[in-house]
Amino acid sequence: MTLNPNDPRVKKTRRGLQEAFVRLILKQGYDSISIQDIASEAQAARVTFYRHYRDKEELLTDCLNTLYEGLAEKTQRLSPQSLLEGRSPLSALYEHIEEQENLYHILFSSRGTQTVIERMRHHLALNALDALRTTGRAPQGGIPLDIVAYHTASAQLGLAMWWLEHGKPYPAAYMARVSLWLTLSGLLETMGAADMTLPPPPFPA
Amino acid sequence: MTLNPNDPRVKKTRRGLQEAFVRLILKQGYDSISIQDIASEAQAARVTFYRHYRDKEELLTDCLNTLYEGLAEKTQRLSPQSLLEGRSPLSALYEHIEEQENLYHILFSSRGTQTVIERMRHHLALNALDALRTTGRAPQGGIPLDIVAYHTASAQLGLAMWWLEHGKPYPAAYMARVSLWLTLSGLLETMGAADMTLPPPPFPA
DNA sequence: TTACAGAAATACATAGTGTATCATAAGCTC
DNA sequence: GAGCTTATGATACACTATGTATTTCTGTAA
Repeated sequence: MTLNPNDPRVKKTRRGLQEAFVRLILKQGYDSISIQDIASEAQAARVTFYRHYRDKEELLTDCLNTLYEGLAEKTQRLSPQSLLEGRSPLSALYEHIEEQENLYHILFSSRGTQTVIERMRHHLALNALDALRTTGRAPQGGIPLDIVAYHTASAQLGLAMWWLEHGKPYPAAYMARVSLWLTLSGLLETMGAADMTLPPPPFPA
Repeated sequence: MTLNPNDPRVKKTRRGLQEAFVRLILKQGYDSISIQDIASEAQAARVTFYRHYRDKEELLTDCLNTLYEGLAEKTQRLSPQSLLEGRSPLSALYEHIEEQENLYHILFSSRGTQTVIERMRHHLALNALDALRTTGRAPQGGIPLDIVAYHTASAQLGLAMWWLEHGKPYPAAYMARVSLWLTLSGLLETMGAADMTLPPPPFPA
């Protein structure tokens, strides 16, 4: 028997399980959580869990997929106007991390399924490739573009992870601009376009 | 009763458990492994496992700590001579990944304890800070040095992870040199020292 | 060789997993 | 609103894994 995802009872149960799961992970860590724990926290029967998810891993994936879709949507909504105002896919990333801080803590911990992080990195790498192409040049020394793209994406994602895990020592908006600037200044050099210069972002008050 | 780590029987048992564990992780993944599985694979009694480790996690940490110490040692052995020959801490990293490929696959998967990855990133960040200081300049726009260091370290570590997880599409030595070059060219720009130029590494035959 | 420390064998209490069955209640259709 | 459908709750059960205790066996070192 397969459940109807549009049934309000199903939606309610799933939402309850997901939210309970996140609460428990933050409280006691992933590994020590049992299915019973999740069901109790969600005030549902243990059997109900198995109607919806095969195991804990599947529930986690469901949570993180939802998270990723939120980010993707936020990124998509960037208008040409907002780009001119200094916003970028990195702004969307940092804002989203602040909005969904709890989930990102989980995602960035060793418990976050690698697939979701991988998707984010890939997404950032594609953005980097775009930026590379707009320079209209080939990289110095024939360095393969995939290397440059993943070098860049790793720097961006890793910096965001570092920022969150170290208690957000700088404002999100500043981080987004610095990350972009560090990236672009490196890329311009890499692409033999050091003649184009960018002003570094001002340090916030 | 606490075990004597120098007793040859203890060493043999621990080595057996660690090696069995690695084999099993590569064969069936981390989560589905039971203590019994490990003990059987190591041809030991299940009770014996509990004499040495509290749980799977502790055994994994033991394996990965050993791995990290191997890397640290390899990095330390870099002589000024080898640095002049174009080797760097990044060369040590890429070589070590090739030598211990199986373990690194585990470490870089979502199962690798974040603490070990964190230590590697921190290690690379310290190296980056060194490089920043040798320029004798302050970063443009007053960008905080910790941001620059972690941006750099993330790029280096993330690129190495990408490389391994994508089937090592380029030689390790080339990756080490490209990673260093991408890093330095970005840093020189960041530090307002774009007048110093570095030749990009030649693409390998 | 003897004394000791670690490993093996066995047993057991406990907890978690995954499934089946049936009763109840929420939501949709007419 | 009556009746049908479908999800949930409650209970039970078989099975697997965990963690510890106890006793016996074996490798190591004085």
